[in-house]
Amino acid sequence: MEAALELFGSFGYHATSISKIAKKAGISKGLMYNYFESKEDLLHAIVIENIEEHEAWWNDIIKADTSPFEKLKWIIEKAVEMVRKDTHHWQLLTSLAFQPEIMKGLEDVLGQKQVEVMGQLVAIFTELGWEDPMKEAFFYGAFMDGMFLHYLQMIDAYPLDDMKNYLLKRYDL
Amino acid sequence: MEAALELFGSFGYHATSISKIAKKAGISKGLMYNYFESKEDLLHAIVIENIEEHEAWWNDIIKADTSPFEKLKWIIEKAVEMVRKDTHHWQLLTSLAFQPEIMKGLEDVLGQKQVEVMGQLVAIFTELGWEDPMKEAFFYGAFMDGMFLHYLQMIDAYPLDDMKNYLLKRYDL
Amino acid sequence: MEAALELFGSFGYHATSISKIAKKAGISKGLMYNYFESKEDLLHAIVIENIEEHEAWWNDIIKADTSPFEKLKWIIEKAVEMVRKDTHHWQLLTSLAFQPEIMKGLEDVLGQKQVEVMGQLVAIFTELGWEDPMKEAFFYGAFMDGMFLHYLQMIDAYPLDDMKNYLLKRYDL
Amino acid sequence: MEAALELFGSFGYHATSISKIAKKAGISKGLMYNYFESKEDLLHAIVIENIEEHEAWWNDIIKADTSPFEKLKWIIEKAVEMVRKDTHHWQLLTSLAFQPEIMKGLEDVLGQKQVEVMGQLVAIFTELGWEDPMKEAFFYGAFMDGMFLHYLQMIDAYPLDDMKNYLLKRYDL
DNA sequence: GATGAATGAGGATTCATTCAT
DNA sequence: TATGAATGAATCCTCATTCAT
Repeated sequence: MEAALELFGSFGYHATSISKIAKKAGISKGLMYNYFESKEDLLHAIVIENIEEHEAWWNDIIKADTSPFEKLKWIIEKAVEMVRKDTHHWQLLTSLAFQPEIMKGLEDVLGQKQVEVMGQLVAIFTELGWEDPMKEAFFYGAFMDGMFLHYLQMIDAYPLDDMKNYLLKRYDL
Repeated sequence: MEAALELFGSFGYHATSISKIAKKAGISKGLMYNYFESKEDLLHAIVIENIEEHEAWWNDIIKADTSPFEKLKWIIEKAVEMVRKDTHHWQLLTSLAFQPEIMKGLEDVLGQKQVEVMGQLVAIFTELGWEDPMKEAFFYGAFMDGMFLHYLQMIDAYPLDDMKNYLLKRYDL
Repeated sequence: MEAALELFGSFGYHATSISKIAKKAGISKGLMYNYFESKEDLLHAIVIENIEEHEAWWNDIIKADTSPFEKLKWIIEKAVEMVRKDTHHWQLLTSLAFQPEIMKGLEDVLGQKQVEVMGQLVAIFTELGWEDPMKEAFFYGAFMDGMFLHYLQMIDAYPLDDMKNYLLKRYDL
Repeated sequence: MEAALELFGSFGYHATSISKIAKKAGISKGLMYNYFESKEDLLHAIVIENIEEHEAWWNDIIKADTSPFEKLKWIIEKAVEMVRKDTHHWQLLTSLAFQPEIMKGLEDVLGQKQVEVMGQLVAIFTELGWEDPMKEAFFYGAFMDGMFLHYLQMIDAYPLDDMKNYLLKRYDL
């Protein structure tokens, strides 16, 4: 899964062959099929694992007994930390964004997760006193993903911390 | 090129075969090779054509004899109009963002263009009196691309005009 | 189709690879897929072609304006002639007899054909005055197929004409 | 062997994998190789076991101290009983009839057995006073195998007892 | 005796590309 | 300019078989 994620992220799902994954993982081609039913199944496993990982810290924050200010700050810091760590995963998800056929079977999970997160963001912005919390949530999401998109393409050339600080300042954090 | 763009955008470069493109375009597979050296060449032609198209209106605006306020407003309006029209093109570019091998040979053109645009944006924000115009250009870029990314995934469900208005308000336009 | 029939008949459907078929046919592996959607599709095409060929002469006889004696004699002579000529086809059908998954999609056609033929045989035996024409049709079918089965396994060592004559004598032909 | 016979009979030798056999037998894939050298060896063991089983009752009958009438009746009754019981075995043998490579190494045993049985049948028909006992043996064999072939394909829809009675009547049994 | 992880050859299928017409 | 038959490399996947435990 590690090898596959790296290759999927760097070259895309379709451009990565099972052969290359196996070689990188140091196993035989056939062995992959002892653990995953298909290439698609491997992809799904990777995506799900990562979703769960993110869900974990997200829920920790949401359920934490702190102010919405604290929560939002925490979320932003953590998200930036994560994108720095899970580079390949974000690249993979982005390049897959417009290929629903490949994600078939995950759409439901992903969609539901998205709705959930959005709701929790709206709740936070409501608590923070924003006039139109829904719109602010959309703004937050757009900026966050755009920032990540650019970071993933430029990496060290991107002023990620500056951008993060912009957000923190916006919310007086 | 039209047929290819639509398919590349909807299903991705690798998942789209020359056969399907030819069928959609109503020509034979062989004929494509009279006009394009390869599948990759076709992709490059599509990308370049679109870049030039965008360069055209962008330059028109930049060179126009108006205030930076007017220019920025114009750029934002036009960009939003374009993403609405050229859906497939943006989808294609996004899904290709992390597949450098396919874009080999275009990287230079794209990179140079990006630098140019960035410089012109910085100039505008400087004229507008922003304290850190570079940072603002990055912010603008991140929000714009993030907004487009979400719009392309949700289309009608996305409050694109609200987001656009957010930007306009930010710059007092 | 010719090459495939010969190999399918001699070695069985599963033991015959597309590679071997292509080599025998003197074409590339890929070309087969210009004409048939899959290996299974190729098999079906072969089976259907043969069914239609047999249906042709069978219907000619059934509709002919002759006595039931003449018809039955004709059928027996023709069937024996056919098994001698279409050796591989009969081998193929026999080896596939117990693998319904492979024949999926043909079962209906084959089943219906079988019912039809059976009905026409019963009609003939009725006209010939047999007490239990249904039972006689079953007898006829069993003997015919058993005879063919043995012929296909022993070929020249099998007294096919003797067996045919046995049948002709049974019906006073 | 039991599990393998069932699967081989139902789906064919090639379409049945060692994995499926092991799962059905409730053992590991590896364990099979402690008892059989290969998949082919397993098949051979199954076929040989069954041949020996049939040889047993066949020899009992042949050596029995009764009239040829009694013997033939006994043989017919027993054979019909066997096909009803050993459905999978007959299906397997039939589907393998035209795949000599798989049966390599068994051809001799099977061929010899066939010659032996044929000789004993001829002896019986000679004793029964048939003019051409050889031809009658071929007739008997063809009808018997054809009848079984049809029975195995139609099972309950086939009038097996009627067909058996036909034979019994033919020999005044 | 028993397991199942691991292998790798081989199979069906796809597809960019070529080329005779 | 246009076709589409033909190719063959590459892809995903299966499976008999081995072997350390």
